[in-house]
Amino acid sequence: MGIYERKQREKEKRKIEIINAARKVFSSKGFNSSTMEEIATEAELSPGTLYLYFKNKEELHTSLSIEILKYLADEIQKVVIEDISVEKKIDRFRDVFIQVYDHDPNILINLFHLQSGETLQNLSDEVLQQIKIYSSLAHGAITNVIKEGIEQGIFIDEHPVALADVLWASYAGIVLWVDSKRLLNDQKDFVKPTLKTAFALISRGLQKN
Amino acid sequence: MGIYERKQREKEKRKIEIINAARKVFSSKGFNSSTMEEIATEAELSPGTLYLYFKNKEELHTSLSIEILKYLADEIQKVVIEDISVEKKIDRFRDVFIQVYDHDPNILINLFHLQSGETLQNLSDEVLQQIKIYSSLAHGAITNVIKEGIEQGIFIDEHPVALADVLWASYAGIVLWVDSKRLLNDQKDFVKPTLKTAFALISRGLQKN
Amino acid sequence: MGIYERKQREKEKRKIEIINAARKVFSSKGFNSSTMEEIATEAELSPGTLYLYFKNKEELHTSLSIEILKYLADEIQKVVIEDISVEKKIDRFRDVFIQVYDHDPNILINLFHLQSGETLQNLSDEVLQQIKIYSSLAHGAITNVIKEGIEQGIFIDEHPVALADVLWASYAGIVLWVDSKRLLNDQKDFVKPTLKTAFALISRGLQKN
Amino acid sequence: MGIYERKQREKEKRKIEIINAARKVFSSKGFNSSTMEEIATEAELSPGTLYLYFKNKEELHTSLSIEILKYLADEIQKVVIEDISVEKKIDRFRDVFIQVYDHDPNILINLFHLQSGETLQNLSDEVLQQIKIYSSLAHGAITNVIKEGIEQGIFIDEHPVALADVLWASYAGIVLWVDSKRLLNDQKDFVKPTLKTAFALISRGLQKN
DNA sequence: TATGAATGAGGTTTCATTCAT
DNA sequence: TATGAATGAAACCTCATTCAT
Repeated sequence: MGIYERKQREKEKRKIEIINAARKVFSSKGFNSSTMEEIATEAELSPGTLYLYFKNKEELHTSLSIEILKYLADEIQKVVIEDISVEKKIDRFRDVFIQVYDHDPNILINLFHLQSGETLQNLSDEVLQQIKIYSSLAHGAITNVIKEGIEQGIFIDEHPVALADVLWASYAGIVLWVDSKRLLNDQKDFVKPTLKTAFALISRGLQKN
Repeated sequence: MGIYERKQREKEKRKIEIINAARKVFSSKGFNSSTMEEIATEAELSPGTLYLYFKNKEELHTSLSIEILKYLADEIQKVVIEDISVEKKIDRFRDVFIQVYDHDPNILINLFHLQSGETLQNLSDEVLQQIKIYSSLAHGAITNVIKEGIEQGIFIDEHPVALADVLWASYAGIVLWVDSKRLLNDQKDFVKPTLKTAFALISRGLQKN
Repeated sequence: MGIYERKQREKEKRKIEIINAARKVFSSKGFNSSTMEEIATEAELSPGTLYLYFKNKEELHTSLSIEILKYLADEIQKVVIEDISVEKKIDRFRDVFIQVYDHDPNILINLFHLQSGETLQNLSDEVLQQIKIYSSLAHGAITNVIKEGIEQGIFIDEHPVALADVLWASYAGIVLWVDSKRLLNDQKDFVKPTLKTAFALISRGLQKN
Repeated sequence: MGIYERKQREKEKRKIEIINAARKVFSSKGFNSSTMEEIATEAELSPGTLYLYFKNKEELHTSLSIEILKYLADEIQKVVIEDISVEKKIDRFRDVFIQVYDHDPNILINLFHLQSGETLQNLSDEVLQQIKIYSSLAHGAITNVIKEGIEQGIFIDEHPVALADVLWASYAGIVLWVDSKRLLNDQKDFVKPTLKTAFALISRGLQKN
C-alpha cells in the first residue's frame, strides 16, 4: 500500500469518526439545534477541522442520510438476487426495512425528513447526485421484484413504479408518523408492529385474488 | 352587530390575513429560511404586529397546520356518517385525502413535517392540545370505519388502530415522499395517481379473500 | 366648585390611580422589566391613556419618587419647627426616616436609585426642577437644625451642609445597601436596626465631647 | 513560557481589553443605554467576540464591579494587618475608600448600583458567588477592626456587624448621593470632602466618651 | 493537516409610543 | 377623554464559517 493510499484511508477513517459524532448530536437535537461546535467536541476535533472534510453543516448532515440510504439500497439489492419466490421477496423487504429501522431509527427518520422538501433544495449537486443514485437503486430493485411478480401473473397488473412508490412511501410514512404519535401521546414505539401490519396488508393487496 | 362583535370579526380577519401571508412565504422557502419580516411585508404589516396575533414564529407556522388538520378531520368525520358500505367509505377517505391535497399541497406537507419529530417538542401546550384533538378525531373516525368493516366480516381481523395507522401513514408518506421525488427528478406531480394506487392496494388488502 | 375645578380634581385623582398602579408594578419588577402595558392593566386603563397623564415611562416612574420625596421633605420640615432640643430633633429625623422606609421601602429604594446617576440625565426639566425643590427643602431643613446645634455650641463646628450630606447619604446608603445584603444572603431585613445604629453613631459624633 | 501559557496570557489580556472598553462605555452612558456594539467598537472587536469572553451583557457589566470590589477588599485587608491603633485603622479605611474612589469613580458608582436591587437578581451563580466572597472579605475585615476596638475598650459596645454596615453604607451612600447632587446642581465633586467629614463624624461616634 | 479565535451577518422579539376612531 | 391596534426601531445574541498560525 502506497503512501497515497494510506493517506486516503486515514482520511476516510477520520470522516467516519466525524459522521459518528454528528449522528449522535443530530439524533438527539435535530438539525437546527445542533451546532458545529458540539459535533466537533463530540468528535474531539476543532470546529475548523470539520470543514476540511465537509463543505458545510448541510452536507455533513446529509452524509448521514446517504450512509444509511446506501446501506438500505445494498440490503434491498441483495434480496432481489435471492432464489426465492416474489411473495417471499416482499417479506424480505419488510425484514430489511425493520432491520434498518432497528439499526438507527433516528438517522432513518432523518433520511426521510431530508428526502421531503425544504432541505433538498440547498444541497450541493454532488450530494444530490448520490442521493439520486442510491434512491434509484433501492427503488429500482423493488420495482423489479414487483415487475417480476406481475409477469409471473402473481401480482395485480398495476404500474410497478407506482406500486414500489406505495411500498416505499408507506415505510417512510410509518417511520415518521408513528414516531410522532409516540411523542404526542407518550406511547411506546409501535413502528415495528405497524410496519408488519402494513406489509401484511399491502402484500395481500398486491396478490391476485 | 355590536361594536364588540365587529372588533372580534376584524381581529379574526386580520389573523387570517397573516396566516395567508405566512402560508405563501413558508410554502416557498420552508420554515427556517422564512423570516418574520418577509411575512410581515407580505401581509403589509409591521413585524411587531405579527406578535400581537401569534406568540412567536413557531406558533404562526403551526397554526397553518392546525387549520388544515381541522379541515381534514371535519371532512373525514363527514364520511363516517354517510349511509354507504364500508368499502365505499374507504374510497371516500381516499377522495377526501386527494381533495385536501389539492386544496393546499404545501401546507399538507407542512402538516406532516410538523407531525414528525424535531418541531413537535417546542410547541406551546395549547397548540399541542389542538393537534392532539384533531389528530385523534381524524384517526378515530378512520379506526371506527375499519372496526365496522371487521365486525361485518368484510375486513380482515387485524388490530383496527394499526390498520388506521397504515392508512394515515401511507397518506403522509406519499405526500412527503412523492413530493421529494418530484424535486429530485424534476418530474411532474405523481401524488394523486400514487394515492389512488395505494388505496386500491390497501383496500384489496383489507378485504377478506 | 366650578366645572373647571371639578375636572382638575378628577384629573388629579386619575393621576394618583395611575401612580398607585405604577408603584405596584415598579416595586415588584424594577424599572426596566416593567412595561407600560402592565401598568395600564393594573390601573384598569389602556396604555394610550397613560400618556395623557405622563409624558413617558421615565416621568411616570419619577413621579413615584417625587411623591415620596415630597412626603419626606414635609415630615422633615415639621421636625424643624418642633419645640425640642437639637439633639432630639436629630432623633426625630431618624424616626421620620424609619417611618418613611416603613411606608414604602421599594419606592424609597427607587428614590435613591433615581437620585444616583444614569436615570437623572434623561428627565424633563420640569421633573428635575421638582426633585431639586423637594430635595433642597429636605436637605435644607436638616442643615438648619445642624446649624442651630452648632450655634448653640452643642454640635461640632464642621461645615453644616457636609454634615447634612452625611446624614442623608447614610440614610440612602443603608436603605440601598442593606437591602442588597438581604438579597445576597437571604437574610431578613436589617434596615431599621442599622438605621438606629447609624444614628446613634452619628449623633454621638455630632455632639461635642 | 510554553504555548499554553502564552495563549492563556493572551486570552486574559483580551479580556482586560474588553473590560476597559466596557468601562468607558458603561461609565459614560450607564448600563441600559450602552450597547454591546458600542463596546465592541470601542474594543476594536466584533460584537460576537464579546460573547466568547462574557456570557452576556449583564455579566460583562458585572465583571467591572467585581474587579473594583476585589481591589477594594484587598486594600482593606491590608489595613487590618498594619501595626497601628484601631483609631488609625479607621482613618486608613477612609484613605482606602478615597483612593478607590479616585481610581475610578464611575465604576465604584456602578458597583454600588449593582449591589442594590434589580440587577442582583439576574446574575449567574458564579458571578454572584464572587460578589459575595469579596463583599464578605471587605466587610469582614472592617468588622474585625471594630471588634478589636471594642475589645480594647476604645469603641462603644455596639453590634460590630451593624457598625461595619454603617461605615460601608455611608461610603456607598456618599458616593451615590453626592455624585447625583453634582449632577442635579452642576456643582463640582464634593465626594471626597464629604467622605472626610463622614469619617470624622463616625470615628468620633465610635469612640467612647 | 489541524487549530480555535474571531467574525459579522442576520434573525427574533420587545415595547415605548402614536394616532385614528 | 379614552382606546388599543399598530408601529418600527433597536438590541441582544447565535453560530456557521474563515484564516492566520
